[in-house]
Amino acid sequence: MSTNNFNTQIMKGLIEFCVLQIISRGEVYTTDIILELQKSKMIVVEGTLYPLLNRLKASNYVDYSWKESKQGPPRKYYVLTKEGDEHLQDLHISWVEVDKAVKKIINTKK
Amino acid sequence: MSTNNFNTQIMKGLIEFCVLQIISRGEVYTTDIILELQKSKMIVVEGTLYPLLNRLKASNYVDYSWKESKQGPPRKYYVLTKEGDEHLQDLHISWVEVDKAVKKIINTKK
DNA sequence: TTCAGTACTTTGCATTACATAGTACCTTTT
DNA sequence: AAAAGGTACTATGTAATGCAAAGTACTGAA
Repeated sequence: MSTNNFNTQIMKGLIEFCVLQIISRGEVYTTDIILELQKSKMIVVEGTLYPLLNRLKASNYVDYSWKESKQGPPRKYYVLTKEGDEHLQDLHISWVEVDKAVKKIINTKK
Repeated sequence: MSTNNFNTQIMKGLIEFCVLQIISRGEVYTTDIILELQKSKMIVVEGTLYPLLNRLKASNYVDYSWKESKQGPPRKYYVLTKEGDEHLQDLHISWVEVDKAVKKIINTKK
């Protein structure tokens, strides 16, 4: 679907922003994040999120600690690092700018 | 730069939407589009736009006609097709949804 | 004729969302 | 205790696309 394709494309990078935002609220593990994104109708699957979290960890934007689970294997609970927080603030500014840019183009009349 | 990277990523797909929007206002050629995008601080270069326009043409979303130029070689002037217009409306709806989703995530408190 | 400017094309690379398959650990069931 | 099922994470491959860079082609001026 064309709409689907647009969503796929527009999500690129944006997912990173949203994930960092969610982690900034407090310790979460992958499934928490997916559920939280779904609340906002952003469909993200494991195959996307796990590699993303690994990239964020490699970039030093997040850190994690293993925690026991009552059901199933232990989980990686993620928190934002100081660098991650700074990065998130940069992303927020960028998002606002992009949002403004798009609105300007939409609202320009013929 | 991280901001730059975000912009690069966030632009994906969104550029298509903005370009179609600009073409919908009336006949333009590539340089017109680039200048128009720059007005909204969306930096897009030829290496991005020419292939994109070719894809849009292949998808039957735009059509073009050659026109003489007073300075330099002839130009391809683009117009939206009926299908392109329908596609643009779909993209617009998708954009509004994504915009809402992101705002919801941003505004959710800890 | 040569050179500079403009317009478009082509090729290749990097990034990343996603599908898919696989590994590992835990609890429950038999 | 062994098997089965569920959960969490990892690894691999593909497709899409923004962009850089090099190339082609046309026009007009020096």
